[in-house]
Amino acid sequence: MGKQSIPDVVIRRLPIYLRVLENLSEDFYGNVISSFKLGEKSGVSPAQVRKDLSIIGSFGKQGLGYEIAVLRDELKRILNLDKEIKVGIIGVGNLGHAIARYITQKYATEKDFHLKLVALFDSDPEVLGELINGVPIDLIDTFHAKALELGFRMVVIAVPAEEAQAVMDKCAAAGIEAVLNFAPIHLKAPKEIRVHNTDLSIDLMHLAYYL
Amino acid sequence: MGKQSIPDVVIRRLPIYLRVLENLSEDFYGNVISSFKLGEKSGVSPAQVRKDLSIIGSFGKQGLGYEIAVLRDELKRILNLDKEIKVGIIGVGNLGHAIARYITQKYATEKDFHLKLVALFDSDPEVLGELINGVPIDLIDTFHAKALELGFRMVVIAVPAEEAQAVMDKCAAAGIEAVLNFAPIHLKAPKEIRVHNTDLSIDLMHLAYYL
DNA sequence: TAGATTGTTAATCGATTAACAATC
DNA sequence: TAGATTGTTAATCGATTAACAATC
Repeated sequence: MGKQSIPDVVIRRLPIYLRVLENLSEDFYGNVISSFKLGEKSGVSPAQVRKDLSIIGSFGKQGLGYEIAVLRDELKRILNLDKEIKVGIIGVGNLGHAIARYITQKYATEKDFHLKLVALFDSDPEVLGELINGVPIDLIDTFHAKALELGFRMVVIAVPAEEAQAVMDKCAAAGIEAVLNFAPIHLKAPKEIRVHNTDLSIDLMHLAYYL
Repeated sequence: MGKQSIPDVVIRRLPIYLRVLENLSEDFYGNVISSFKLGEKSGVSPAQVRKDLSIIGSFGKQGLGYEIAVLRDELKRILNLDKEIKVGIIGVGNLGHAIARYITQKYATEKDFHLKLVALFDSDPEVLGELINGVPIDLIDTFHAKALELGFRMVVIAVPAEEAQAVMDKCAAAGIEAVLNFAPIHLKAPKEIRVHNTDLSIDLMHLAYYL
């Protein structure tokens, strides 16, 4: 039950399994999928799939596999995706813009996508009030008030490296619980906040090694 | 010397160390940095830093730390970033656009950023010839020829999931060696190609668990 | 010299894989 | 029933951490 009972490496694979299940055509043979098939479509070994699913406690059927609908609902429940999740984005440059459009488009077109963009923030007064797919850009100064008002607990940081720590501090003060950081810097955060990082430059440099 | 002598988990941290070193102000005390300081700024333990750096064979100085300039050059050399790396992007939607601008801007403003965007591809004839920061969009049909002509070996895939496998197959046929895949699907690729995946939805769903 | 910090070895910890009894 | 596939345990593999002698 406690968060620490499921290792993070396992949690990280659950959305991948979920993605595969949601992309399965409705008329998938028998509405059941084996660890072999699920693993193949996920890029994970069958043993790994079974181990992961046994850790979260789902039940497959010996000789058959996992019921797709059951497994999908179970994965959603564990990942908190059975309810709507509100998200704010801080920083509306190239990347912030693209992320904003990505999330709103997905929300509009996929009925099972439960992440909803509810707020955008930038430090530039020039863009204040501008709409991205219907969501207005607010000044970063209003962040704390807006976070409480709208009730979002997840934030995407897409500001330049120099501003990122100050933004993270605002998030901490406003009680944000989860942050996806695109700024190319390691951010200090109170341990109550879960921070994941993603950095295009680092991904590219990492790949460059294999050329 | 062989690629397999350095574990991938270590390789993945090297760009992070490099990023820290490049952000260090010129007048950093004594031009030397300890594993403690480097670890703190990288989000990695000092022991891990020393282990990683000893694996790649860099030499620090006991009692002092690592010479910043020496370590930086060494990291660049190992990551192949001592020479220019040409990159192509396939798929110029929201995300592809943002990535294209990100790479070209960084290339233009940071003298030490050696990744150069040389080609853009899309399947939509409407956008053919359009320029993004000076780089023209080509039709995907010309991919093979352009890859050979321009000589890029690294590709970013930013097309919809449905088209991604076909695009990967084209990459394989054209001798591409490294792929950063943003499409939300697991791609099959010959083992000669190194594929890394990054998926915004999956990152967000992963984080949602911690709400 | 005294203090600091590396490089490395050994210990610990955790994740993946293999194997197979249980059972649908 | 026979064939298939799960769930789980044990074995293996790999990564991180701790500790400290070497030495700048």
